[in-house]
Amino acid sequence: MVLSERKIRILEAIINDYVQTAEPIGSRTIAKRYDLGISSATIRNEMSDLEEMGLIIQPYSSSGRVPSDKGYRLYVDSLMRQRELTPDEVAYLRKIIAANINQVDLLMQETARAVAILTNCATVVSEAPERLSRIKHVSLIPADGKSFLLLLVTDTNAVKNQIVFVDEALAEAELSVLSGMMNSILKNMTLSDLNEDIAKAISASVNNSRSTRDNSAAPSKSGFGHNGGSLSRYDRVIIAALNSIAQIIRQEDDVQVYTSGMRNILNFPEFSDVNKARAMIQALEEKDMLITLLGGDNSGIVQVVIGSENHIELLEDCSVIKASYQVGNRNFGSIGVIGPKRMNYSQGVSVLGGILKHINSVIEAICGE
Amino acid sequence: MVLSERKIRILEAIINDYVQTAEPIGSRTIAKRYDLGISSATIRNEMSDLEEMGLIIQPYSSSGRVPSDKGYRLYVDSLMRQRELTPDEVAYLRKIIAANINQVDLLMQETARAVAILTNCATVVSEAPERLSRIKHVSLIPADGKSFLLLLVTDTNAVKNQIVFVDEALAEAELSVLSGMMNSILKNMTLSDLNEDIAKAISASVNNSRSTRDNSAAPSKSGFGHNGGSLSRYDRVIIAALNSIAQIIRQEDDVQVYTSGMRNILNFPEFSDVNKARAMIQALEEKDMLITLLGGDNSGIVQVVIGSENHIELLEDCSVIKASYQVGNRNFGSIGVIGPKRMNYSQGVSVLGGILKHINSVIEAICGE
DNA sequence: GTTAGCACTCAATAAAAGTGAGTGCTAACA
DNA sequence: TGTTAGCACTCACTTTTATTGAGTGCTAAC
Repeated sequence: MVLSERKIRILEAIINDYVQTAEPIGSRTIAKRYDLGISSATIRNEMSDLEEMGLIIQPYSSSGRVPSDKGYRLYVDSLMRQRELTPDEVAYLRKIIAANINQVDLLMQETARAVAILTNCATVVSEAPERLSRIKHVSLIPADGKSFLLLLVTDTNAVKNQIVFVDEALAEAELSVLSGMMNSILKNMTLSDLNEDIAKAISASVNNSRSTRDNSAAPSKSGFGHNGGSLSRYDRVIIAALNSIAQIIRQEDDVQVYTSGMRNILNFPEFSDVNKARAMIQALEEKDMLITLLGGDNSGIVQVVIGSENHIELLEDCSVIKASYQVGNRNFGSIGVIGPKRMNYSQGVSVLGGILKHINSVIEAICGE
Repeated sequence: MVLSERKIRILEAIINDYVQTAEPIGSRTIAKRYDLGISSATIRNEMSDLEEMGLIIQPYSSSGRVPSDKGYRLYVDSLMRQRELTPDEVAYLRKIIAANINQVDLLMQETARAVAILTNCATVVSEAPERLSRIKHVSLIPADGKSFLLLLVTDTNAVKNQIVFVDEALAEAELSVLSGMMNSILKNMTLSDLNEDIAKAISASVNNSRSTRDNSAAPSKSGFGHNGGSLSRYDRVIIAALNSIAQIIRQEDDVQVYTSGMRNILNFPEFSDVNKARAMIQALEEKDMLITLLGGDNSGIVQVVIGSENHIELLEDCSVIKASYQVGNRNFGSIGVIGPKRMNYSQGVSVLGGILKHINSVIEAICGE
């Protein structure tokens, strides 16, 4: 059966109205509300065809029609008009971005919050798992007692810290020197390369380079030169630090996920059933699920996932609009807008597209890439 | 009217049953379920008295009774039995704490999650606003272009970072020296003392101390000694850095708040009305509100706030059990269990008390205080 | 002071009736 | 052949009415 222009118009009308009212749309409503120049009876015939094609669904006999997943898909792929952001929206987004320009984490959280407000949906942001890609800086900072604080800064300016316990107390000066050594060696390394073999190799290389670096690093500080057993001591510290770094990597849970606008979900009548609402809230609280949801193909464009296209049962009645904060070929994280299948796709796509456009320029400015 | 032993027993029975069933409790139910040795008619008379005293309420004429806020208060303050944690609960909590021993942030988040699971309520943790109390370490780390990363470590090992933009590019060695200078001066300072006047004083003191420190700090590093215009350049960097630190303080929003177990809320029949549920979710998403909620008297003991005792309208039907992660007289943050007024206070108090006991020892171990 | 008995209240549930938006089908029309 | 008016039918939703039952307050007797 051929999808005539008229059928498309009718499908569009159904989706438009359904997005607004959440009620099944009947032929008479369309005849009245849209000036298609045909009677309700004709529309009825066309609707019958659209249903046969699987684009709309009748929830029960003699009810109006509701778009099917396939119908939404057709709409999103071919029918949906590109919506421009309103000046208000642009101004609002720019304000949020400008206010959080120096902190990527906060930037992502706050933009997600802004998107939730603009779209009236829930939003989720996740840091990309590959976020800790290169070591920019390592610091060992004295803590009280037999421990120090390991600081790890990545090239995206993400900061991770961990307490490392050692056998003996270390003086600040000692740690300072060790910091310098580790810093120059680990700099620009890819964290995921730091497997055990390489850790050993580094430890060895540190030992070798010690003699050549000794004279340049704080030669006159106390407690360093005259400590005979210091060699293996430092080795132990270095190994402990490297282990901690490795541990940070292994902690894949380390990917932070932030959620905003959950309350919006409860405004949609499709979630006025508490069980539905609970399923949704539960899904939004499960980190792993959200990471799966936001993952997948991250080609940097805005994607729409409709209904059961995402393979998460709890979210089969939801659609997701997602995109990744991408600069060059680096993935900083992902953002997703989650709402009922009836959500305003056009607005969601344009808001997400708009925010990425602005944010990309901001991230580029920060990282100078 | 005197609150006889028998009245207390009846009140207790009502609260017990109501906590379990969420249904108003009638005299006949109590007579049957509790062996008080009196008939339902007598219980009815006593209940009438209890209502007169404001301890219980009749939702509508001829319905059973429900505890009032005052009734809960009496129960919590005087009647409630101290419940010991079960071995399972202790083991579970210990596991969570042990797994997150090195990161205070994560520790708080994960224990909150654990508490949510154990109590079937929502939980909230907030870092204490006074968390950034003393500077332990400041680092200026090179970033790309005309910017550097300001790293701030506090004595609780919290790490804050911010990009600072400056006029000219700075070499790593220069920043390293500046780091050292700032480090020794700012060390142990209270951030809240860092108002503008003091910032200026510090800047001056840095300028003064430059000449006396020159010989001890990396004397042979390149690009430092022979740079004639360096004085005011560094001053500008220092001022920028101090401004950034001040900015971090001003950002009171910087207090992170994490929420867990929202889904549990929807299991309570009192929230099966979507409007109630929405109010709750909304409250749980509003950072400021949660901070207010967890704030107040933080004397380190477990506190119970019943119904409208918290002055947040959205949460007037909820109770909160809260406590702060306190070590010595330092406040690391707060944790709160939020549920319906009908929540299991006894369990909540014991779980929170238990977790604080274990966590306190852990935090003490980390900070050596 | 305690209790059995009784009339009364009122939410909650169930059954019945009515409403209305919507359909499919048929026959007439351009 | 496509379009339309007309009509009978469907079915969720709303309203109405009746029924049930847990619970109360009051009174009189123990």
